[in-house]
Amino acid sequence: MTVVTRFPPSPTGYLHIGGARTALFNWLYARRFGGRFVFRIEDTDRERSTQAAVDAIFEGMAWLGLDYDDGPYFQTKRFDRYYAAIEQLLGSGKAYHCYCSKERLETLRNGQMAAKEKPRYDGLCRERKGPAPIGVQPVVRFKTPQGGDLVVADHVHGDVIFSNHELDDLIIARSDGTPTYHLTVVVDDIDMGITHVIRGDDHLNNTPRQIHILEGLGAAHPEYAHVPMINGPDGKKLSKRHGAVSVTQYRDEGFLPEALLNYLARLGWAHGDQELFSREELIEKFDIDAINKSAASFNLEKLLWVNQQYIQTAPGARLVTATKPYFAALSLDETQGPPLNELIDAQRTRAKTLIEIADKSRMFFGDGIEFDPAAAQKHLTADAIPALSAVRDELQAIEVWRRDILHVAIEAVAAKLNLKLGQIAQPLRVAVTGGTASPAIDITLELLGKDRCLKRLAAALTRAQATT
RNA sequence: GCUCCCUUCGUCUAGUGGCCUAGGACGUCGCCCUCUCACGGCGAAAACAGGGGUUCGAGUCCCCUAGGGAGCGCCA
Repeated sequence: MTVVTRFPPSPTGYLHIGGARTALFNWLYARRFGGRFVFRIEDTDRERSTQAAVDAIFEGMAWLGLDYDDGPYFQTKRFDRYYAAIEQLLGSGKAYHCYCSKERLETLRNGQMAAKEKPRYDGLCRERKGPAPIGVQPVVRFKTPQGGDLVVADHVHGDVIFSNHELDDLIIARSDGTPTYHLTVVVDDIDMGITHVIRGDDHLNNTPRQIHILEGLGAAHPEYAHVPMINGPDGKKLSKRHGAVSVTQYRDEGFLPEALLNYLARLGWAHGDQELFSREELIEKFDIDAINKSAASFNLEKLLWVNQQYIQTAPGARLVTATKPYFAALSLDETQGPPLNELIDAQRTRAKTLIEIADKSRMFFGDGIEFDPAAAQKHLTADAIPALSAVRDELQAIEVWRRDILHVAIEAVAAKLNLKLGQIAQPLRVAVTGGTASPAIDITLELLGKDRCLKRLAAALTRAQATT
């Protein structure tokens, strides 16, 4: 049997972290078994669905590289199918028209709540005989079996038993005839040949009703895996107050999609002690039977670490392409600085995000220099003048501007002045970068280029002299 | 309120009755490396929600309690 999974977001907002993980799990499972991954947009709620949200979801999926084999389907384009299913259910006596007014339903509910009972439809119209009331547009309700239990065999939770009498006759078509959620999912899953429904466990309670409809339609039901929710860092439901919840926001903040995916995969799922997985490894090792039952809290610190790991190990070319936009965003013109691949290579061990790579590289661009006051006060002093000018003289004479040669030259100056390397390197670093933190000094000099180094050294010396 | 689900270090998790004096990772702290910042290496503190059972033996099985979550819409 070919595995067919799906991701059916409703376009009422951006693609968020939780949705992305469910999509990932479905995608992985389909990929693992060489099956199909179906993408479907559940846009039957015309009030809340927007084109902007549809676009945002596509954008997020594309950025994450979660490609689909089938779709995108839009439920709003499948109404004929839903009408047919409703007719089928009505025709076979598995559904009925209900003429109860919203007011009656409201009072019914209130009464039940007051009596500390579970609010549910009492089935008044289920047994209704005689002619239909005039002037009332009925809804269609599904006839839920009244006795017995229904067992959901879930890959994550095991067998979950529901008593049918806890369930009521739910509405599958509104009074304007349009289908409701439970009907549309079921019909779509049947039509699209879905074999595995992997979704958030907030749907676990909905599953028995959907299975009943599925059976009412004469279809076999898929397998289920209800995955736990992702909470905010405080263990509460993830929301905007926790910071970034939309996937594209992580892109904007300098995360690599493969890192986000890796992090998300490890929320609610593990493969022994392994933390880092390539996309291929994820596909090979992911299993719905290994998904955890309990909700996980989103932890930015760990995501940052995972991102850092990916930044450290990404192929050079990949990292350059991924980082370019962030340089541009800081108005750092790559033609006015060192070769990007070398610069990025020098910075990759000291950044947790792509933004940091660009941000920490500002000093490699442009001719001017700004000295950090504290750094200058500490290192660009009268005492540093002999070392700085000695280095300047040494550097001036260098023809081949290369890190190994520069390294030797600086060591030679240190030896000559009887100073430790640090006593030369640190003032020099402040002189050419303006600050106290940068890649190794020889690499920094090489990337900066001779011309820029000499100019900045001159500026630094001027400043040092001014303190005397 | 009713029904269902969940509960191992601060966080993500390993763990499927003896291999657990509970392992790994992030974070934290300390040490080492070191020209700065990082990377890296080594080490430390840190958890089986509580109570009853079952068993020779329970983090692992059962029950109860507590806490958390979800569902109960002419939303999805």
